[in-house]
This record gives sequence, C-alpha cells and structure tokens, in this order.
Amino acid sequence: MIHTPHGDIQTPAFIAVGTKATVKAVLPETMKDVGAQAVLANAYHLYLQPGPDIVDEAGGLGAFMNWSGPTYTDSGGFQVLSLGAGFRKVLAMDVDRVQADDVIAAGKERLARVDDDGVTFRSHLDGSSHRFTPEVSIGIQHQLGADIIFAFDELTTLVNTRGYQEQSVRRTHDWAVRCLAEHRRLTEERHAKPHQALFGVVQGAQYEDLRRQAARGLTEIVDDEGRGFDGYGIGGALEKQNLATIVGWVTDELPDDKPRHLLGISEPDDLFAAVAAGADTFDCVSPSRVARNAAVYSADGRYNITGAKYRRDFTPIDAECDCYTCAHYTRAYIHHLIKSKEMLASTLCTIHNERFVIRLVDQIRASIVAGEFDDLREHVLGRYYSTRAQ
RNA sequence: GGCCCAGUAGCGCAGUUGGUUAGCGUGCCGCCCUGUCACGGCGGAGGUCGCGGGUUCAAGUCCCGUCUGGGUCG
Repeated sequence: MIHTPHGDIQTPAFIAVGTKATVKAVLPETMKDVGAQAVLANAYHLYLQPGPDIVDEAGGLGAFMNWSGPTYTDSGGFQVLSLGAGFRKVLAMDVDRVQADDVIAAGKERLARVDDDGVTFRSHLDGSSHRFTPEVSIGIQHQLGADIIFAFDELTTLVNTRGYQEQSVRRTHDWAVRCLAEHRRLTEERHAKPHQALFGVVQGAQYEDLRRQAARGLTEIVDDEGRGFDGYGIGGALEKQNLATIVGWVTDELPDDKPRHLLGISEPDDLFAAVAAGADTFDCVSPSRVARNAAVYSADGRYNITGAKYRRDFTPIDAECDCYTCAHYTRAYIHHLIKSKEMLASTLCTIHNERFVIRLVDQIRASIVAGEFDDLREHVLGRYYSTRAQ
C-alpha cells in the first residue's frame, strides 16, 4: 500500500496516464469507475501548456483536472529521449526493430541536446527554446503539485554504446542528487510539511552492473537528516525479453519498504513479469493510445475492432469484461463509431482498455494474497497469447 | 432537333505536343502503437481509361460512329 495525501494506492497498481492533465477521451469520474487508483501527468507537457504556474494557481494538478485521487508527474526526462534521439517507441520492444537508421534519421532534426547540467530542447508545439535541469524539473513538478514526482533522468536507447550508458548512468545519478536537494529546499520553502514524494529513477539499460550500481547509488543519496528517496522508478531501454531480469537486478538492490514504479509498461506478459520481479506500480500510454486507434484488449488477445468481421458482430468487445463499454455496447456499434470517425469510439475503447489493464492488475494483486500468482499468470497469459484474438 | 462539355479504381479527380508496368485524394482491406511531439504510423487490394470502329511502330490522349449525364440555343 502506498499512502498519499489524496488516498492510498493498493499495489501492484496500474497508474493511468493523463499526460496533459487528462486521460484522453475519458472523464475523471469514469476513470474512478474504471478502477484507476491514480493518474500520472507529464511535467514537460504541462510546463509548455498551460504552464506550471496556472496549475499551481488552480490548486495543483488534481484540483485543476478534477481528479481527487493520488497523482503522479513524470519529470520530462523521457522527452529528452523522444525529442532528442528521436525514435518514438523503442523502449521495451524487440531490439531487432530498433535499427540504427531510426536514430540517425531522427537525429537529423533532433529537438533536444543533453549535457551534464541539463537538457536544452525546443518545444514540439511552437519550436521555442527551453532548458530543463534537475532543479527546473523539480521546480515545475512542485508547482504542478502531484503527490508523487520523479527525479529528472536521462534515458538512453538500446543502441547507445556501453561507454555512453556508463556516462549516462553517472549523469542521471548526479541529477538525482540535485533533484533530492532541490526537492528538500522547495519543500521547506513552499510548505511546512513535506507533502510530495520524490522517486529516484534507475537507469543502466541492459547492463547488470550498471543497473545495480544505479539502483544502489540512488539508495545512498540522502539529505542531512538521512532521508533519501521516497520510492524508485525503473526506466530506460528495456529489451522485452530481459524485462524481468533487469527489474529483478534493480529490485534486488532497492529497499523492500519503498515503492518501485516501472515506467511505461502495460502489456499483460510484461505486467506479470514485472510484478514477479518486484515492481509495485506501472504506468503506460498504451491502453489509451491504442484505444484511440481501434485496438482493444480481450482475454483472448488484443485485436483491431476495425476489422470487417466485426461489422455485424453484436457481442461485446470482451464477453468477460465488466466495464461500462462491454456492458452496454457491441463490437458492431463500436466498429461503426470508429469507421464513421465518431469520437465516442475513443471514449468507449479507452474505458475498456483502461479497465482491462486495471482489472488484470487487480487480479494479480488478489492472486498474490491468495497465493495463486503463478496459476493466474499461466492461465491468463496462456490464453491471451495462444488463442487467436477474436 | 442543333451545338458545346464531361465520361479514367467504390466515390471525387490528374493525366503534358500520342511514347515504358495509367497516377493522386478519399474510401476499402490488413497490420502496428509500452515514462504520448500522436484520434497517428505502415502496408495491401482495386482500372479491358463508357462502348464500337479507324489512323499509327505505338492511342486514356488523334479521327468517325454510338451510348449516358449535364449545359445551351431553337
């Protein structure tokens, strides 16, 4: 259980992503119904628009977006990668699909440049120039006011050299030191009592020594009173088949009494693997993003509901799902909404996908209590990946 | 009835002075999306160029006829 000023989070938990202070296409109260325990927004996006001061004036992220539960913000570090190295979604994927020319091609118009002090980047919105340092990111995240915030880190890619990975891990560690110091300073300056929790982020790519060194290093960062990070994020380039191993190295080095958040993961097999390896929470854009592009989850795998075979299919997306969408709408109807470009399609599919992942993690949590984790894993994944999607 | 314009992929259109396997948009079919630059990306199928003749080495392009739709004059 993670305690926050806005409520508790039972772990393992899937944290819904609402990058720009909204889970796209869905009302906050619907997210509550879906079972979302917390929402994660992004410092980079909210810094550019509408600006952290406005969110601050609104009373913080939760008040601003009408979400009464726990909130997270990511540091903006991810954007250093996605704007800089450029390729879009390379993390945790098959390395064979990450070709060097992806990096090179994207590098031609890279929008960000990293140095030891921070990152200079250009806004994807208007091209204006900006600079994030650990202090800036923490400052923004304090203004945004989420319950749990992340240290500003540098991501690497699966194709960076070992030498660069070493340098980057060092850099992220130094930034973590500065993030914690700034966090303490601002906490004292802005409020009497500490109300925001800061998570350090573990990098180190696919290298065991770097991962362990990075994790151990973070645990050794403490302030004058001996207090360190409140929790830890696990990020960076993860090759899918090594996810469990890498998470295992890291959790092995981290204290048991502090939460470990695995950044950017939500595929069913990854969730089981990560939980088994000791991760507590996850966030991911995937359920929401793919929903907006017509892919829906089911017990029998993910499939594209745009398929012509669903045109006259009057059954729900997933007969076993307990979500609002599955209770009231058919594949044929949702197929039609998507084909006719009605925005309700995004809403209904997002509700379903978010519910699917959250319910899966709920089941995982229950199975741990019941001592049936392995059985559930075998049962769920065996079906999800072996059966042809509907 | 005369004259004019248009018939090219399901739909809307390009196709240079006749010159390789006829293009584009959209739609259709399928796949992909893992700390969101994203209601986006990738791929595929689909056309005897209205029909019938003719000229030419070569015709979607030129000529004749014809059909269909539209316009216009009487």
